[in-house]
Amino acid sequence: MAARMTRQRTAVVEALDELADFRSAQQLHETLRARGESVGLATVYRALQALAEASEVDVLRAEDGESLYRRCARREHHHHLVCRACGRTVEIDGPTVEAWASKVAAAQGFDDIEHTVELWGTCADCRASSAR
Amino acid sequence: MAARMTRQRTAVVEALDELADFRSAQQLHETLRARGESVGLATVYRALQALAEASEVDVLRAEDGESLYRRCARREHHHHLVCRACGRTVEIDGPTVEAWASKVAAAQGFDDIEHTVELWGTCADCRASSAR
DNA sequence: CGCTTGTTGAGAACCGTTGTCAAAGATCGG
DNA sequence: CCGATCTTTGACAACGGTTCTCAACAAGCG
Ligand SMILES: [Mn+2]
Ligand SMILES: [Mn+2]
Ligand SMILES: [Zn+2]
Ligand SMILES: [Zn+2]
Repeated sequence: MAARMTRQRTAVVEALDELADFRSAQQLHETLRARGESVGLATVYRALQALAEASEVDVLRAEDGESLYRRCARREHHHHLVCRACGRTVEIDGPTVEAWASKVAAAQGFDDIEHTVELWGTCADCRASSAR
Repeated sequence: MAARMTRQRTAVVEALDELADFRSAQQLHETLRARGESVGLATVYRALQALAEASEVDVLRAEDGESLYRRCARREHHHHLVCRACGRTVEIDGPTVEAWASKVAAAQGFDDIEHTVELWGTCADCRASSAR
């Protein structure tokens, strides 16, 4: 039952630590391969799964359904502003929305309230390089 | 170029009108087949796509990535409070969040801003029948 | 070291969704 | 009505991200 420390798991965590953006499992797999730290794709998926389970990484769904992973600086509840084009991410604090969400849900008689709040856009850099 | 009125499209819209919960394309396809109003699965997908494109239906991603569709009463932009036990859905207006979202994203230099805001909870009925 | 048992990875399987393309049918001018 | 036009349909194949399979491999332990 004990989780074993392997070269592969270490590599995945280290790669995530160096990346600032949300990345897909496949992108991460390619990144690892590119730096010679080759890890099987299935293993990358399993490592990310485990990390997400342990709340060590945040997961969100791209518009096309692909899962994107990121090791955020903040461990507490927060949200994200993500660039659709390059994945650049800004962690967002939303006290306004937090209050709004629980208030609205309670007003409808709902309990155990959870919310999904994600912002998508095109970052300044990507806008500049595409507008040409 | 003109959109043609067909038996299939009518059937999909009518089925959606009678359903109160978010449903997947496959569920809808099965529902249609069950009532003898048989429509090809690809056609159901295309009809839902077109309806979503025209903002006639709302689309929601389930936890497992499957797309769920619903013909909401309100045609304008809004959000949802969904009971995770029974699927009961309440349409939510969020002027507070709308303002917050665009403000936050703009402050970070992002463009073409979109947002995902969904609330999940347990409705009063479901809480009553499970609390004991 | 040897053993035990969790881990790996190449490839197959899975599954929701989209593409293909010949047949069907909606629309319309005549 | 009729036929020409051109969109739509649907069975099936293809696609793409993710999960499964299972024999080979390697942590961790005494
Ligand atoms: Mn929040
Ligand atoms: Mn909104
Ligand atoms: Zn960008
Ligand atoms: Zn309920």
